[in-house]
Amino acid sequence: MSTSNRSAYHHRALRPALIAAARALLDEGGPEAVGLREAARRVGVSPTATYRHFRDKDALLAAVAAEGFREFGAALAAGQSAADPFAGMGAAYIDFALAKPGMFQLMFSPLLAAQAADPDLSAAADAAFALLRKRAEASAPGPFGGDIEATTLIAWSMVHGLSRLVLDGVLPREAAEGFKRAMLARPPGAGPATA
Amino acid sequence: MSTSNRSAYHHRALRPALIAAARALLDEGGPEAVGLREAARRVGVSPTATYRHFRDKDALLAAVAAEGFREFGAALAAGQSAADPFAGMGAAYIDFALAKPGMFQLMFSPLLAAQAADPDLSAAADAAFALLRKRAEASAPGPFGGDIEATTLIAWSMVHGLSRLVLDGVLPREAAEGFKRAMLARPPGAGPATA
DNA sequence: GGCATGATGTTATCGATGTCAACTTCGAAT
DNA sequence: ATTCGAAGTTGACATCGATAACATCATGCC
Repeated sequence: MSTSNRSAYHHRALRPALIAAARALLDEGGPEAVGLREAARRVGVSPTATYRHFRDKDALLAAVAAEGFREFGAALAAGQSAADPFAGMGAAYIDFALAKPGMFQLMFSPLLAAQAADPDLSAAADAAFALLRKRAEASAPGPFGGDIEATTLIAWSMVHGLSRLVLDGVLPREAAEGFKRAMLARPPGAGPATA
Repeated sequence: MSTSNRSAYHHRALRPALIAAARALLDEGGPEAVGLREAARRVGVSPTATYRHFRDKDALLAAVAAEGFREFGAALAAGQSAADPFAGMGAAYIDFALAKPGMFQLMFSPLLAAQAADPDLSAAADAAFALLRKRAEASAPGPFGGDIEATTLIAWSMVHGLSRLVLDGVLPREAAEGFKRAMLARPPGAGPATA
């Protein structure tokens, strides 16, 4: 009971508790719904207590996003072990976005680009992105031509674009299924389905 | 001087003026920087005057976004008249996003999906999206296979994903140039660059 | 032409948010 | 045991979106 016998004044694990609370808000109502005061309220602490652990609201969001990027990387790595590693990773990308829409939106929020100074966040993000590039490397020349750079760019753009279009409500969720099927129908190295 | 000899009490053109002000804010600081009060302040009117013309803040944003979608449609149509209409439209898509980042982000904000009840907004958005589909139709079977649905989905996802990755600061702006070049190198109907 | 009436703006206010400054409490090292 | 810094608290401020009640003007009707 190291967490429960706290002295009611000193929480002793406020930082992770705030991150968890912020994350719950994120899951419930998207990035807009995350608030410093509300997170503090849920943890049972005064609003300003948060400033002992985070410089400001954005720093809290950055911590949440860093967690997200770590899970994202794990999901991508897992998807890679499918029969078709290239399509498997793409499907994992899309599945992650649809399964954790709030987190995905936060992770790719322009707000987070401004938070690039946070080493924890950039490390987690870079690690996840490195997986994408590595996969493109291993699969190049892929279905889009020989250049590794181009393969990464195009494949990444495709899965990312589809994810966002669905999340933003432009395309229906079914579109994701059709997309994943199309990916599987065109294994890396295969030409266009001319027949 | 029909606009300047207003009676200082009745503005007589508040609605378009507020839209213009909101748009200026959007260009300056992105969607987050748009505020009802600030827009009213710039127009020289009291904050609550806005509620005579917009149900709430989201309605104002929807009006701005509708304008954006009309310009977006015009840009896409113009791009279509390039030597390669398919790649031309794709380039126009990306160029619009990079030229008007705040507007683009607003247009594809999940906030706007919730505002789908606005007929002006949905009409403008649908018109722009119809252009994409029509182009895919005219170019199918394109570089990705015969299905029109799939061609639309894949091409749209590609240009949209790249645009967002650049806007969100994940990819450098130069990536857009390389991307557009790759599009041109693979005209519709062409197979993969196996050589 | 004078006047009622509705559209358009205003003032006052509310609840909520992020943030700062000053104060309090507690745990641990000397 | 005392002290000292870390962790939380109270109180306050500026700002925001939104509502209610009031003021002003422009216009159509007689």
